[in-house]
Amino acid sequence: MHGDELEPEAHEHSIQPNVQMVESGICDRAAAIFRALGDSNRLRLLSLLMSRELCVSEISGILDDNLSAVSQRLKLLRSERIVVVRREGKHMFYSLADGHIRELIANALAHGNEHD
Amino acid sequence: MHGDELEPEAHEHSIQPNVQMVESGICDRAAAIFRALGDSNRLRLLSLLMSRELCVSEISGILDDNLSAVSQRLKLLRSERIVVVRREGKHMFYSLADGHIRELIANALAHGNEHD
DNA sequence: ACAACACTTGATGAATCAATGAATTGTTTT
DNA sequence: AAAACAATTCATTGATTCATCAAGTGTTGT
Repeated sequence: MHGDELEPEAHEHSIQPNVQMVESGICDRAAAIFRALGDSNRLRLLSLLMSRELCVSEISGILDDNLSAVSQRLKLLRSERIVVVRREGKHMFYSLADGHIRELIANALAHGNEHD
Repeated sequence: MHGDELEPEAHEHSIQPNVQMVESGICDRAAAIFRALGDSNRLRLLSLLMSRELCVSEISGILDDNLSAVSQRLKLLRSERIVVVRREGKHMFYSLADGHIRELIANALAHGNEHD
């Protein structure tokens, strides 16, 4: 055998060719969004908001979960600007922040659906 | 003022109309993928694989990070079937598992790019 | 003003996650 | 077979995350 013809001088740990570096801040921001979406309870909650805006007690009722827990999840999602909130009297109505987020969730649910 | 005309009898915590429930298992799976993508180091790694397949030491070299750490991240990503691996001699070449994942990452990086 | 309702915040503890370095496995080269 | 190289696994430790429940804020109705 005559050595590795894989990628000429590809293992020098020098600057790699043909590899596009993504700016670090962008990865950080994108990862933060994924992290916020990466929890079953939060994602279940968000999947409800795919239908329409809902107030906290509605969500709590539908998911049959602690109202405080729901509120905390919403707070986290708000901090990542995944949901937005609107007050109407005593009620706080939450909805998905934008189409981008909506698409991301739809895409992931579709993927989770077809695979296994 | 004459009470809330928001949504007639919307706060009875009964079965909510107009809200589509997503199957629990699908949310779990989708959340697991998001969780795996929800880490800056892993996402940076994956952003490299957007360009082309790479072996562990290449990735470690480009990211200037501990080889063991890179290998562990890849193991996790493999366990979620986000990346696939192929052996070639001493080298293990990693690449993105499918177009769905690729799209998800591209989408998120685009979002992270335009916003703030 | 006071009670009731809708929600948020704070504090605590349990569980999960991730970085590190040492030891190990697998492959190729000599 | 031994040395060199590529990558993985293991164990430890520190950090982060999540649920729970009590206490607090803001709004409305009487």
